Amino acid sequence: MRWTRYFINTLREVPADADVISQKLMMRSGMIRKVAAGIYTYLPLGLRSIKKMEAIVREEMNRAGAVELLMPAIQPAELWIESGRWSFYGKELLRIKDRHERDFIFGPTHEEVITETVRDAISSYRQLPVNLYQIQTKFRDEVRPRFGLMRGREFIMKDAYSFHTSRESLDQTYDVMRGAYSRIFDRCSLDHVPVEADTGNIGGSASHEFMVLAQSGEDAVVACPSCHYGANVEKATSQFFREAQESIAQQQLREITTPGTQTIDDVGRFLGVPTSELVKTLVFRTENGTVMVLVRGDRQGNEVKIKNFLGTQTLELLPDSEFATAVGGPVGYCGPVGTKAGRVVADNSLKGMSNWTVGGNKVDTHTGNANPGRDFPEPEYGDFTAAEAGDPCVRCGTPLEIHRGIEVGHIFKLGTKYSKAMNCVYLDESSQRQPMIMGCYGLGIGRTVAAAIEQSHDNDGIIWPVPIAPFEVVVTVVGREENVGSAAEQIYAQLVDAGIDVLLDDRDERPGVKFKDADLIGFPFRIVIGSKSLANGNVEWSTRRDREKKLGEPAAVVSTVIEQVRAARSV
RNA sequence: CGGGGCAUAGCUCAGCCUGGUAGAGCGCACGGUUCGGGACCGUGAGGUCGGAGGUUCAAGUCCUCUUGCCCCGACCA
Repeated sequence: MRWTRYFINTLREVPADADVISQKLMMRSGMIRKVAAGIYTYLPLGLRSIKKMEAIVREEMNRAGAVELLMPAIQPAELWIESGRWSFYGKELLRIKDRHERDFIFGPTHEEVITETVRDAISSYRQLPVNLYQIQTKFRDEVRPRFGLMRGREFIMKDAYSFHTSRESLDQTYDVMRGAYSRIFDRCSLDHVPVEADTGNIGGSASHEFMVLAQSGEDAVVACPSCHYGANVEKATSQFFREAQESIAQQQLREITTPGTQTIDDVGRFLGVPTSELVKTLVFRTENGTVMVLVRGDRQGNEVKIKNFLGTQTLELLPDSEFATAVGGPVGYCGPVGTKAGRVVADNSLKGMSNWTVGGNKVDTHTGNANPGRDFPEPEYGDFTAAEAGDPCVRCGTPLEIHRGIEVGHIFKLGTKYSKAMNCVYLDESSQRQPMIMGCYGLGIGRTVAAAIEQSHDNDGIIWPVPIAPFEVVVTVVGREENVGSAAEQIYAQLVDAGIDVLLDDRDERPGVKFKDADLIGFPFRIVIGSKSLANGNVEWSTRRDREKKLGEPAAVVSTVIEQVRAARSV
């Protein structure tokens, strides 16, 4: 491809609404263009990377035994009513009506359609398992789209769904898919880590997220440097609390006046004790009433863990205005002693601790030496706090690390949630109807490409991993002399013949402009044909990563570059 | 959904407080000088100032409403 006949518009200035590096670089290099909030055009350059990413995913899915199909982007409401998610999914689900006023949705995911498809096609255990995937444009009406392709509303996703007659069969496919995911991200040279994750609204028994480690990641992941335990902080458990705490003699309950101490830090400062020796009270509203959650003062409550423990559909912090009636204590001074809250639970870190300092359910008052079982009913204990860096690993005790990560893939063991709701059954060996056991496997195509940029760039632009670079090589013409042009054409033709994705920069531009553009777009290899070196029979080549210029005869440079591109394709 | 901000040329922005001829840089076109890391000089094209209504002799500027976009938070396969 020749630059002058291609469609590239690079920007010298950073578009005002770009907020992460990958988005800035993709917009500046002319890969994407924003059309509306969270909605982008993939320009030719961007589309090439997307297509390469898709090709890698296809190869690995096929290798893993998955079979490709393509489901509609628009789905009828009936399917979602049947699964129960029509009323449950909320505003993120883009609902639309056709000319007959019939309800449809723009699919954010395809469990319903695939379940219906398999339900109709498969009736016997002999036909299972199956594993079907598609690469489809999806739409989720995110409240706040941002970060370009990393969190768009319209986005391209690979999603796969597997159907089984047994847990063992599901486990097997799950492991194969997990391996396929690792291969995919390895092939893109992405520094990634699979972590245990919460299953969220999708439901199911087990789940892993594939996180690409990057500063700008929206998720925090906990990783153990020695035993490879990894988990989303929403899921991660640690054992930070003191084990077998020595039991200290229970002392007499007392009221402490603590004026103007609404936060736990205030209380600690006022009393002159570390916050780890205080008890923090969080109050939530759920569909089953008010719940009081007690955690150690220096710890953050984790709503996902709390919600999972309580088994409720909704969980939100109680509005200040409802404290008086629902809890019986003012904001900032709530505590378990004599509370009106229906249910009180406490974090494991408080188990065995005596003489708690808690809110006194009265303005400017705390209660000291409160003891569960004596001064208030013994609470239920559970894991309600987020793991923190330095906490001992739950498996091996090594201090945990916390990293930022971009969720590029998420796989679930769904179980029978959808097959039961939608009557997706088969007949087993004894002619019994059984719900199929399902797994589902998502992978964000655009997000993965963006993640690659987040992880691999410098001040001048993108540094593409070869497998997803829009072009592998740029041939830069420097100088107008006849022989320079013809030498470049020759080299270009040789690379094309060798099946290399090469762009010939044949623009009538100054060298500086061409070099800046090449760095910005991030071609992994660059060959420069300039009049000076050509006079000595040489051309120059370099990689984007180190930009070290090397001279050589044209034929030798061409064969070296071809060799290196081929080697880099199959990392 | 709460709080805040922005909307003027293809892009980045000034002008608004204090109403009176629509601006700059980049990009683009043309001419010239340049030509190995985003050159320089000259000329030029390009704008319903997001939209609607109002105040006024006069509105990019003041007021009201509205739409879009961005940020913080909450939310989130």
